[in-house]
Amino acid sequence: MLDAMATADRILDAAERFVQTRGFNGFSYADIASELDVTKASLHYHFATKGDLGRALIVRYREVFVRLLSEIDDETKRATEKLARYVALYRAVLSDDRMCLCGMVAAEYATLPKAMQEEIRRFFSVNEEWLTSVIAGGVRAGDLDLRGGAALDAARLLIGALEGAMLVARTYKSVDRFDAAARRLLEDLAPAKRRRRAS
Amino acid sequence: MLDAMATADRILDAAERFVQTRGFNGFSYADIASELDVTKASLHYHFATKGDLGRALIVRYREVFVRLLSEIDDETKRATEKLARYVALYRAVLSDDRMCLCGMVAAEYATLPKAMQEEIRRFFSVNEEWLTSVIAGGVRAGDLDLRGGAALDAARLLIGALEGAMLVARTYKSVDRFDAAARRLLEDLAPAKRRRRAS
DNA sequence: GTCTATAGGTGGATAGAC
DNA sequence: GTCTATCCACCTATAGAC
Repeated sequence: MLDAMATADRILDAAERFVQTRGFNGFSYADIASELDVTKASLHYHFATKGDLGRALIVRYREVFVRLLSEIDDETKRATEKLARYVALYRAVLSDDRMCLCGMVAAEYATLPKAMQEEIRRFFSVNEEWLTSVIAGGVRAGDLDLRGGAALDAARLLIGALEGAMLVARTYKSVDRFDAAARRLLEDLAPAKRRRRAS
Repeated sequence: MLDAMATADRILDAAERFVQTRGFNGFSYADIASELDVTKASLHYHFATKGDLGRALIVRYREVFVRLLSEIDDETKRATEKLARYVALYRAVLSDDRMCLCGMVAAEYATLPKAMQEEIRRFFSVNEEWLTSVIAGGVRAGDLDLRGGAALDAARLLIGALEGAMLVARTYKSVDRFDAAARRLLEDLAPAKRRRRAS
């Protein structure tokens, strides 16, 4: 049972990397089997269908992400710090030559089973809610300025822009491109008093 | 010869829609053959390999895009108008339930032949150059304000953010989400004097 | 839980008739 | 240019031994 958990996790780890680099339609059970030195049949014991595996991947990815957002909440107070930490989560993924798992499968959305589609939306919704709350708090504290816009819209822009920045930056193998985009995004949320350049 | 051209274009049209909705790894020659009521062998006469087809798709998409950018240059003068028209190009694609072709294949980048990868980057580079020029012009004319940032960085953010906004909006079947993101992006480029809300 | 073996289907691609 | 027919590699998935 303990071993079963461990094996399932090793499968998820390998599959996750494949999805984040090649897409859900860009790898096969054979690819995972080859990497883990097990047979395809063995994988089917843990995840009966590829759709089951895909769903498990997204659920786990979201749960880990939620935990990281909690850590940010525990360890930081100012909205500007929280946002910087949030951006750093994306950056770490890109630095590992990966795309966000959910951004990747969002591209393949139309080809995926409904169970996967629902989990993908849940990932974005969870991010949206957290960011909206952080941004609204930052505005109240005077650390952020929405200039008339809604916190929800700012949150949605941030998610989409970070996903898109990763998407394009990956084709240039350039984390710098991501960094430049993230810097501008955060600066655009800074209050007007006196804008400072992020290092 | 004229018929050959027409057939090749019909193939490209069908394939383009498949790539923009399902991804390059999400459709097959059989899908196109079925839609056009021809055989797979016939498709291979026009595009020997799927990689050839993919490359032709990206090249055509970019050429059409460049032509549209020229039209914008011909028909508008102010940078704000040009940017609004630019955003409208993306919006039209999303309204047709499609993802940007190059944003889609950017996700699958690692699985694609080099010839396709090069053309994808060229698409982004062309967009970057045009946008950088438009933004720099807008700043000189006082229609835009970069608040200390570089026009190139603003251009890159805009491309990535629009691609990402499409990517996420598609999973919610919501053009509104794209519109809200685009509005914020354009507002963030507006001069500080007095910010007005885009309708 | 993992294996061998295989089913049943689809992938891209080719040969050769018309 | 389009067809029929076919190749072979690969896909997801299952049956049944160990």
